[in-house]
Order: sequence, then structure tokens, then C-alpha cells
Amino acid sequence: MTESKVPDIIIGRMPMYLRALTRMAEEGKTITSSQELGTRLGLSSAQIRKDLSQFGEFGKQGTGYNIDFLAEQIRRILKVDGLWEVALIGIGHLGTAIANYGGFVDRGFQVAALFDNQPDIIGKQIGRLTVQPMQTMVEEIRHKKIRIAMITVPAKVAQQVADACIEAGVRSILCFAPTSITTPKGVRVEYSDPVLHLQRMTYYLQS
Amino acid sequence: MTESKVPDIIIGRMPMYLRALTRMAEEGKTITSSQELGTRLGLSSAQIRKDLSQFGEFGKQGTGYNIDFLAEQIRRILKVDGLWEVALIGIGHLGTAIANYGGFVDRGFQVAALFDNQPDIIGKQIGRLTVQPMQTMVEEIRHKKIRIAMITVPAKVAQQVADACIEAGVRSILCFAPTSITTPKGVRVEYSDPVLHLQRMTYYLQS
DNA sequence: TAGATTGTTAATCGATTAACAATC
DNA sequence: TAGATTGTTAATCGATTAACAATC
Repeated sequence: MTESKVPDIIIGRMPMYLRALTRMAEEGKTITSSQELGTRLGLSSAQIRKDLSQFGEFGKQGTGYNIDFLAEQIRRILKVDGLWEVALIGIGHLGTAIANYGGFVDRGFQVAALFDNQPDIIGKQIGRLTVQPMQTMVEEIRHKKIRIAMITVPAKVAQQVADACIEAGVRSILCFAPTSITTPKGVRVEYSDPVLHLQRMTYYLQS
Repeated sequence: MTESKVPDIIIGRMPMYLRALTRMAEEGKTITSSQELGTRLGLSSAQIRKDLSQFGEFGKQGTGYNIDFLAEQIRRILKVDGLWEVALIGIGHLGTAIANYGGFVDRGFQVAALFDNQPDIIGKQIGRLTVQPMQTMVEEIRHKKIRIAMITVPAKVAQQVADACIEAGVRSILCFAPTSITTPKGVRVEYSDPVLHLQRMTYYLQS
């Protein structure tokens, strides 16, 4: 009966809180407050307390929040206290940069398989991984029980690659191609398109 | 008196509309409707009509919207009908991928200067650009009157790089480092952190 | 014309904020 | 203790949706 669903918009802010807490810990801090977190993130302290209260009581009146403790709770809530294997499809410039990126593992993710369909890219070695041909993708994702894919292919083929990923069992897709893709219920998509962010800012610039 | 400010959240959706329209045009379509756009983007048709009505009347009753015309209007509204020069700071794996990315120009942006502080990276040639040392950054950005920067440096130095950019005249920053940065009023920041997107989706996955 | 779709209004829904008792 | 900050309630604010006259 207290089973009310946490709003998506709050789930969307939790990773920001986790990131800020991680930075604070790196800076050697051990305690923070909703006020301090809010200032860092440009949010009100009330909003941060309200958001966190959706999941439990993590603070102490008069003192604030223990940074390590709160970070650990948020990791547990978001289920990033383990390590998710992620498939990466499209090993061009961007895909290569992502495959080489060292910042995934300590935030809960590991690139576990690379795919492309270009003959000159297949077989390429990146770290401990070898780029595999697209034809093997569905079987490989299914076999490894991978649930998350990052798609860095051209916009034109993003939908069909996404479809294949979903067929193979993927349930979360991070799409880097500048296009929207449609997915059946139960499959989430998020988009990472830097140009979208740039275009959001030019409106406010005086040309 | 009708000078009411357009909500940020609507400005944030306009680039999505533009991207969808561009894809439709590529597919050879010439006309669309709020209904069709909504289906593609996962939004209600009412919301799309309401958003567009903030800026004018772009459609025809009974017919819908001319895709090329509406796209052009949105480009004008967002001020991406020209070409903004952008500085890119931090030429590691990700910075290199971004410098090589071909998808900026036809969406209103051009990477116009590259900076890094690593001796083995300075002088590197990417396309028609040469990586310049950080020491020259402020002068160079000021001289070229660049207003937009993309920051792909480690989190630890992101704030100081941002500060230098702002000193040089930058007013919009796209931060790829996994950290929040604070800026004075009048300077906008957006963040591109793929891990944030991934962490938003794991909550909904059954582990 | 008949059918379709816009632009807009009013109603609904949901998110944010202000305020404060509880308490460390 | 006195000061500080939480968790929560109620009030406010803003965004979304439903509905429809206007009209192509």
C-alpha cells in the first residue's frame, strides 16, 4: 500500500547525486548536507531531501549525510553496486574512444563485447577485447546474458541494430546515433547526442 | 507585454524536434503531423503543438507541417542556422573522436580550435587543426571570439579549465567530464556523461 | 464537401518549494 | 545546551493533457 512508484524524474537525479558524492569523497570530505549538495548541483536543498526520502532515511538531524554511506545506498538503489556487462556496437572513432574509456568500471559497468560490420575493423584488438562481426552479435549477447547495449553506429542503421540487440535479450539501450529509436515496452532507451546539448544553449547566446 | 519567457524545458525539446524532422526529410518525407512527430519521439501530439505555438504558427489545419519549413524555423529559433565555432579542450581518446566527428557542421557547429597540455599531444594534427598548448588557450579563444567550449579533460581539472574558458569569453560549456562545474550567471553548462544515462536505466532492470 | 489537423483554452496532473516539528 | 539539519506536510507553482472551434 506504500508501494507507490518513484517518479522517473527522481530516478534521473539519483546518478547526479552519486556522482557529486563520489567527487566529494575524492576531495577527502566525509560529511555533507542537502544544502551543500544542492549548491553543487544547482538544486534546492528541499528537493534533495525530498528525493532521498523516497528511498529511506539516510541522514542525521543537525549533522547531515555521511558521504560514503549515502553513496553506497544510492549505488544499491540504482543497482550499480555490482558490475553490468555492456555490449558496444559500432567501433568507429567514437566506439573506439568508448571502448578505451577507463571510467566505466568503478561506476558499475564493463564493456564486455565489441561488434562492427566493416571488414577492416573486425578483428581489431582493443584492450582485452576483439571486435567481432555483426553476424555473431545476437548469439554472443544471448550467450553472455548481456542486458545493456551502447550503440555507436550511423543513424541510418541504429534502429535495426537496436532491434537485433533487443531480440538478443538487451533491455537497456544507450543510443549515440543522432536519431530516435522505437522499442517495445520493457526496453528503455536513453540518448547521448552532444549536438542536442549544444543546440539547447545557442538559443540563449546572443549571436 | 506578450514578452513571456519560453520555458527552458520547451527549449530543451526543440533540438529533438529538429533532429526528428531532419531524419524525416532524409527519408524523403515532405509533410508531417504533431501526431506522427509525437509517436516518433514518445510525446503527445498536444505537447508538440503547444511547444511549437510558443514561437508562431507553423502548420496548416487539416494538413500538418511542411518538414523543411518547420526545420528551418526551428533552426532560426535555436540560432543554429549559421555555424558556431567551438573550442575543444582535452585531446585524449574522447577529444580525438569528437575532433574527428563529421556530424557537427550540418547541425550548426564547427570545431575550430584544439587544446591540451600534454607535450606528446600538443602539435598533433587532426583534420585541418593542430593541437595547441593550454597556455595559448585564453588568448586564442578571445581572438577568435569563440563562445562555446567542449571540455573533455579529467574531472579533477574540469573546473579550472572551465574558469579559463569563461575568462576568455566562452558563454556555453558542454562538459564531458564526470563532474559538476559551477559558473557565473550568464554562462550555461550542459553535461554529457554516458554513465549517468546507464545508471538511470539499471534501476529498472531486474538484476 | 468531408475529413483531418492545427492552435488554444481550461482542467488536470505532478513537481517544487516553503516551512517547521523533530531531534541529533 | 544551542545550533544545525533532517524528513515531511501543505501550499504553490508549472507542465501536460483533453477537448474543440477554426479552417485548410
